[in-house]
Amino acid sequence: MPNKKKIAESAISRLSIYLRILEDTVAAGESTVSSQAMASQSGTTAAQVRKDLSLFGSFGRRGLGYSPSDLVSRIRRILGLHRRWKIAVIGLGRVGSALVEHRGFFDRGFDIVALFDTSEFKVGSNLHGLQVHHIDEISRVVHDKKIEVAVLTVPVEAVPDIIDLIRDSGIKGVLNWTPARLTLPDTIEVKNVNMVMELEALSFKLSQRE
Amino acid sequence: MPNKKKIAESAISRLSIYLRILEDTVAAGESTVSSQAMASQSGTTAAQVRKDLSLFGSFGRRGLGYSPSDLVSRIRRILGLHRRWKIAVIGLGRVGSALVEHRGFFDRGFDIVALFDTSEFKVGSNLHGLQVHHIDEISRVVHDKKIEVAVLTVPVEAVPDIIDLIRDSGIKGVLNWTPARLTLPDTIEVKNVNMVMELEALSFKLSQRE
DNA sequence: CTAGTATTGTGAAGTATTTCACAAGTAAAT
DNA sequence: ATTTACTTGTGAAATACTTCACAATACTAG
Repeated sequence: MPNKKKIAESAISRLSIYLRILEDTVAAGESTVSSQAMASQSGTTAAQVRKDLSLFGSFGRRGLGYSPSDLVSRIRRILGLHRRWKIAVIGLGRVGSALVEHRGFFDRGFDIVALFDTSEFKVGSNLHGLQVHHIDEISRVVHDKKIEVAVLTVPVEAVPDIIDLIRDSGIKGVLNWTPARLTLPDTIEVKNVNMVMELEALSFKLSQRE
Repeated sequence: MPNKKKIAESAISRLSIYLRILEDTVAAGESTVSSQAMASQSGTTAAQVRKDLSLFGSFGRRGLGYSPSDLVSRIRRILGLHRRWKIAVIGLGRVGSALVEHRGFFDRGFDIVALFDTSEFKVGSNLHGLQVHHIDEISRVVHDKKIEVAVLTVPVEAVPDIIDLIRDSGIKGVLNWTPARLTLPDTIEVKNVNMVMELEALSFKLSQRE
């Protein structure tokens, strides 16, 4: 299994997509699946599918295709989804609150186990069975609960006030929903999600065809 | 201004980022900005910034840099943000409802002007000053209100039931929050936003460094 | 056992994107 | 007027990513 090699971000996104497709394939009771089948369901090419998989090993059988259930566990392991992840949500405005109650995270191995905010109205209250902590407690809670990932859904103007707390909390990765670029050491992985940017890309494309 | 050329998706994302930075620069009262300054704030290189801008024209002055306010209007126009866009939200679960009340869209030129759902409890009710329509009415409403973009936040299992309605509604672009791949003619632009996929990418990166 | 059809894995080729590197332009200092 | 410091715009080079194309393998049918 070739490791250490640099893997393109785009290949990882596609693996996520393949995983979802393969879970459906397993649920449908299929016993084999071809790169072509995966490609057409995911909107890419068969060669791309095979190349993506070959970055991590050779999981198929020539002439036969792949075993969906085998591939599901392979990809889960590649993506680090063979275990569960404990995550915290920081910022319980509309978006943060919506995420807390979103089943999709739990379903795919992510457990929201702690909530943080700064509002005196929210701290101490309960949301979806979890007590809301003040952000000042993040180090203690992250340590106590062995939390690895934070989902950051605070207003962008609050970022400077809390970024140091996040840096020193022991958190290993951040899913950043704010439009701010987080200045964190590269021992902390950051992924940015930006809804408005996606709409702007849509706006661009629509504008292109006068 | 070289047009019609194919522009990379990644370049467009960066333009969005530059735009945000430049708005701050303007607000700070700066009268010039260099590609280097933009690069360091956006986490890329000066050469990349200049190349991205040069795809659309030459907006700077050698030796001097760029005018932030000029660049803001140039990029706004490039991205199609010199006008406002009317959008509909389809699916008023937790995420959809959170988006409706999210100020960030309005602030950047996107007006949510219609809401759709199928639940008999929601249809007819009011949310953030807007009446909730049944999805069956989408064609009429899209036409009446001249809506161009739909934000799709329904449960993934509801997609097959409504995709035909969307296809025939006159909508020109869809921001798809469901993990389903939408089968729409390529006259309709689709952008996918997938929160879980982003977490999976984070999971992969964290797993990489055992 | 042979022919025919299917399908993977992967170097090599082809594209796309990013980075380099430098001529050209600007202004301030001397 | 010349030097110095800065900075853009852009071909060319380097790197990254995708697609091609085919040998290798598997199975079925006759």
